Formats: sequence, structure tokens, C-alpha cells
Amino acid sequence: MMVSTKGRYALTVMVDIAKNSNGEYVPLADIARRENLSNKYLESIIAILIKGEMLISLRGKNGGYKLSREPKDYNISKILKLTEGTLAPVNCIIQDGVTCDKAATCSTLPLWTGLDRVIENYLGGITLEDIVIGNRKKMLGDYCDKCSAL
Amino acid sequence: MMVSTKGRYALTVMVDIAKNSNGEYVPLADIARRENLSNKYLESIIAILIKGEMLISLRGKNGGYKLSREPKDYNISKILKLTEGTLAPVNCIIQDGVTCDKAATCSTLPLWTGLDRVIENYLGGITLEDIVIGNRKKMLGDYCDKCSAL
DNA sequence: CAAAATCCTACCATTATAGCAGGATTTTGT
DNA sequence: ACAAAATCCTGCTATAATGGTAGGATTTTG
Ligand code: FES
Ligand code: FES
Repeated sequence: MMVSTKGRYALTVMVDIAKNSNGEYVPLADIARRENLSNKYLESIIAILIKGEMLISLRGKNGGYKLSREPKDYNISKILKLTEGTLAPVNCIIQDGVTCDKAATCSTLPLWTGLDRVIENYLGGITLEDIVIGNRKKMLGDYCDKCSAL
Repeated sequence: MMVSTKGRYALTVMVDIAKNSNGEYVPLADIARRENLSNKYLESIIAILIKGEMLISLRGKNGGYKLSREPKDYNISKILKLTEGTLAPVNCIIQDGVTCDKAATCSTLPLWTGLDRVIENYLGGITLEDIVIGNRKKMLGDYCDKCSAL
């Protein structure tokens, strides 16, 4: 599994806030109830999103969380990398680079590098807005005969 | 991490045998020495490859392992799925289908489905031969302006 | 000043990962 | 016949990651 519940719930939270905040702060309890997720677990995930400046928080009464920008200005790849640490398909590849002593002679490395690029290109090309409005064409694509990646 | 050492080593083994067998059976110890991997761990991984009919084994003196077909007839996606169990990027998606009670109303599901397809299309389009001969163009690709997935 | 809400620190159970050990079995070459 | 070479099988183990939980401190509003 490449994306754990942490990353998945993080994205769910972002989508929930995008849909339910009208410039207002959305309380954690509301999100947890709507998405049927653990209050406490969400709290720890949201903390990461705040440190990564994906969300803005406000304490106290009428507080909660809201987006720091427009949905169209969020890139899914960045949201997932923030929470998951990396989206690299193998340990030989870390964010922006290769870390493997066998890299110089490894014949499978180009495969992993290629896979990493395909994933990054896909997720990097989709925005939070695409998910909110349900842009199925962009997410599910239609067939591309040139590179057969979609 | 989407592909653990199990899948990575499995692929390494396949490539090693493809390169070093000339129709002969290749002994485990030789593979482990060449690839600098644990004898015993490889043994357990190779057992999976045999059950999945990726390799043929022969016991006793002059025994070892060899490919069950031509390198060009192995699809990387299948090799990795066999050893990893699944390549699905999230738990909501299992081999050939969706398993999530929220699937019907989930707005992020199309994203995961799309990602799954992109991965499957990439890995499914590359063969063991591509890796053995170092077909960098196919693995690393050149830019596709239509779907931007490579 | 109380209620509503986030923030912070620490803990914990379960599962997956990455192996290791030892002996049983099969086959070949002499 | 028999020893050497090799796979096969069963079971074990240490470490890390996952998926949470608990409890209280702090901040803000009405
Ligand atoms: S084993 Fe790490 S790059 Fe190939
Ligand atoms: S949470 Fe499983 S499909 Fe969206």
C-alpha cells in the first residue's frame, strides 16, 4: 500500500473543508462526524496539514480549520507527500534523488525512476478543485495512444 | 513505500537469472552472491515465484532455477503483484475491484482508481526483457503532451 | 468566566517487514 | 552405494510502521 489511512484521511479532510467551509472555520468535530472518522486520529493528521501550511487554524469558540488558498491551488501530490513523507515507490528513491549504494550498476533502477515519474505526473496534475467538483475525465482520463499511461 | 524489498528482490532475481542462465539452471547461492543478498531471504522469495510459475526449479546437483518463458513474455506488473500481493495504491482498491463501504459516495475514489490505472498501465507495459537490455526510452520515456503522464 | 475549540505530549495494540535457523528431501557424479 | 550439491519446508524473531487512544493545557468568544 502506497498511501496509508494518514494520507487518505488528510485528503478527505481537505475535501470536506473545501466543501463545507464558506470562508468560515470548520470545527474538527464536524469533519469527524461527517466523514465518520476518529476525532483524535484526525486531530493528529490535521496537525501535519497545519505545519505544512495546507490549513489555517483558529482556537476557541467559533474556531476550527479552513483552507489557506483556493482549492484549485492545491496539488494532490504535495498534500500526500506532506502526510506520507514520500510517494516514492521504492526505498531506492527518496524525494528528489536516489539513495541506494547499488544505484550505479542497478538495471532495475530506471524502472523505479520511471514509475516514480508516472505517479508524480499524475498526482501533480490534479488539484483539490478537481476532486471537489468531481472532474472524472481528468482523474479517470481517456485513453492516450501515445504513451498508453492513461 | 509501495514495493517492499520482497518485490524488489524478486525482480532482481528474475533479471539476474535472465542474464546469467543460458538455458541452464542457476543455483540460489550464485544469485545471492552476485546480487549481494541474503541466501535465506531470497529462498523464501523464490518460493513465491515458483508457486506463481514465474520460475522452474530443479533439485539436486546441477540444480537451481531458470525462467519458465522468454524474458519478453514477462510483464513486470504481474511479477510484482505476485510477490507484493497487490499494487493498489490504497486499501479502498483491491485487485480488480473496490472494497470500501464509502465507495458509493466517496469523492476521492476516482483519484485512487485513476492512480491505480496509471500504475498498472506503466508496469504492465514493461517486460523483463526491457529491463535486461536496458530499454531506457521505454522505462524513462519521453514527454507525452497529450496526457502528460510521462 | 464558562463553554468551545485547538494544541501538545505521551502511550499502545496490531500488523507488516525483513530476515534467520535447521533440518528434510531430491538428484547427480563418481 | 554414497557423498555432495542443491532445493524444499516449517517455524521463529527483531524492528518498524500503522492506526489509533488518553488526558490535560491553552486560547478565544459570547
Ligand atoms: S537496488 Fe536500489 S537502485 Fe536497484
Ligand atoms: S474512503 Fe474508501 S473509497 Fe473513499
